[in-house]
Amino acid sequence: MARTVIRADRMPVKDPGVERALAKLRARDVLSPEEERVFVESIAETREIAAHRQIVRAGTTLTHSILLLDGFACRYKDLADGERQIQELHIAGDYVDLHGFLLKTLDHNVGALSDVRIALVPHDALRAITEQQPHLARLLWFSTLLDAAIQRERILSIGRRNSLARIAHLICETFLRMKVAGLAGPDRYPLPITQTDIADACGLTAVHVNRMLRRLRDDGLMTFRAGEVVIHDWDGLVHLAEFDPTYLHLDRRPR
Amino acid sequence: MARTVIRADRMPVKDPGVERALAKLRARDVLSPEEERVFVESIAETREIAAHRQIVRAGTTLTHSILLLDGFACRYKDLADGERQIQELHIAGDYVDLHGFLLKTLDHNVGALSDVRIALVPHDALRAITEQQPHLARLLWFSTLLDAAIQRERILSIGRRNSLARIAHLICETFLRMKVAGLAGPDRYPLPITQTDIADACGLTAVHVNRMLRRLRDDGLMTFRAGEVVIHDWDGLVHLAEFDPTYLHLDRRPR
DNA sequence: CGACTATTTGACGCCAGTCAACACCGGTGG
DNA sequence: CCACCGGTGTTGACTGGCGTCAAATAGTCG
Repeated sequence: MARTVIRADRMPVKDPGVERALAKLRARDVLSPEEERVFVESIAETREIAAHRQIVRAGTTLTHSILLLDGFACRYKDLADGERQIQELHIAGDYVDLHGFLLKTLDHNVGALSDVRIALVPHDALRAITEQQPHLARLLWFSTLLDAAIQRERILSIGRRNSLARIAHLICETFLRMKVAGLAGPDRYPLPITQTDIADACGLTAVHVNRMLRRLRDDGLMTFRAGEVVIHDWDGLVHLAEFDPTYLHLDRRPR
Repeated sequence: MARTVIRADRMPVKDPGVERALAKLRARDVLSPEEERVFVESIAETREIAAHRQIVRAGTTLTHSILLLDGFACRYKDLADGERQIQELHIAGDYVDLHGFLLKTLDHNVGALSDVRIALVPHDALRAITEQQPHLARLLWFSTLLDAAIQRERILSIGRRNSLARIAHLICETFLRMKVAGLAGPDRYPLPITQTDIADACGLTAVHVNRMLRRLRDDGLMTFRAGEVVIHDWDGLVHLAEFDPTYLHLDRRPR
C-alpha cells in the first residue's frame, strides 16, 4: 500500500470500521437507530494510508475530522532535537482528531503506525449534529473527554510510574480498548507497532523498552512479538501497573 | 478560611471570577449577550474552600460542575506508594470538572492548592445549553478540548523535556493563561503554591525542583519566591522550554 | 543476495532520586 | 517574651534507573 487511495462512494452501513466506532459509543450509552444513521451518514469518504505516513499535520486548517476504521495511529509531537513523544495511541474505531472540529487546527501531528483505513467526516456535518442531535452531540463530546481521560492517565504513568509499570499499563489499557472494539481475543491482540513506538509513547528509549519487555516476558506476565501481544498473567500485569480501568468509563448510562 | 461557606444567592453579573471565565471564552470566539446571560445564569451558587482541601473526589457521582472563580486548584491522582501526580493546574476562570457533566464521575481528584472560591453549575443547566444553545455548547466543549491540549503538552513535557525545561515550560504556560484571565502583570503573576506542588505537576521531586529553580534564578531567567513568579528573561525562558503557545489556541474565530 | 529496519545485548555515564541535616517562618501557647 | 512546632525551603553526599553508545543478530522486502 504505497500511496493514498480515495474512495468517493458513501460508506456501506455495515463497514466493520464504522461498526467498531459505534461499538465504542454503545458501550457508554444507548444510541437510537436514528442517531446511528446520522452517525454513519456523516461520513463523506474513506481513504487508505500507508504505515509511517502523516495523517494530519499540526497547524493546518481543517475542514474534516478523521475516524480511524482499521489499523493503528497516534497523536505525536516532536522536540527540536528530534525527540518524539506519542501523546495517544489510537486503535480502529477511534476518532483521531474529532477535537479538530472546534480547535480548527491541531496542536500535534497524527501519524499512521500501521497501514490504516480512515473515514473523513466534514465539520459541517458535525456542526449540524450539534444543532439537530443534541444527544448524539453529547456522545461525540464524550468521546473527546475519553481521549482526555486516557491522556491524563498517561501523564500519571510517565510522571510517576517506573518504566516497567509504564509499559505494563499501556499494554493493559490497549487490551481493554481493543476488547471494546471487538478486536481482541481472550488473552491476546494484534499490535503491529515497533518497540520504538512503545518507547515514544512511554517517554523511554527503545533500548530500555527492549530490556523491560524481556523482563515482562521472563516474569511470565506477557509477550510482545511479531506485532502481537499475548497476556500470560492478567492479574499480575494489573497489579504491577496499578491498572484501574475506571478512567476508561466503561459503563453504559444516559449522557 | 477554615471551613466551607455556602452562599445560596444567585451570582451578581459582574462577579470578577465569572468575568475571568467569560474572558477565557471571549479570547477564542465571539459570545452574544444572550449567550453570556445564559452562561452567568447557569451558576446555582458559590462556595469558598480552604487550601489543601479536596474539591471533588474521584469516583463520586456528580450532579454539578465546578467553575473556579478565585485561587488555584489542580486535578491529581495518587499511586499506592503515595506518589502524587498533578495532571493539570487550574487558575481562576477555569472549569475544573466540566468533563464531569458527561463522564458522570471523575477519574481523578480535584484539590485546592490555595484558598479558592468556586461556583456550582447544575448538570441540568449544562444539558439545557446543549439542547437550546448549540453555539454556547460548542464553546463549552471547546473549553474541555483546551484542557486536553494542555494535558497533551504536559505529556510531551514530562516524557521528553529535561527537568529544567519542564519547569520553565510550566511557568511560561501559566503566565499566558494568567494573562488571558487578566491576572498577570507585564512581567509577573501570583502563584501561591509550594515547590512540592510544582514537583508533582512536573513528575519530579521537590528537592530537584528546588535546585532547578535556583538555576533558573541564577541564570537570570525567572524567580519563584513567596508565591509569586517574576519573569526576568521571557525570550530566554521560551527558548529553554521550547515553548510554543499554539496549543493554547489563543485565536478568536467562529467555533 | 543485498539493503534496510528492527531487535537484542553489553559497557559505561549521567540526570534526577534518595537520604539527611539544617535554616526559615508564621503560628501557638506557656 | 520566648520555646516550640509543623510546613516549607535549601544544600550536600551518595545512589541508581534509565540513557547513550556501540556492535551483533534477526527479520523483511525487492
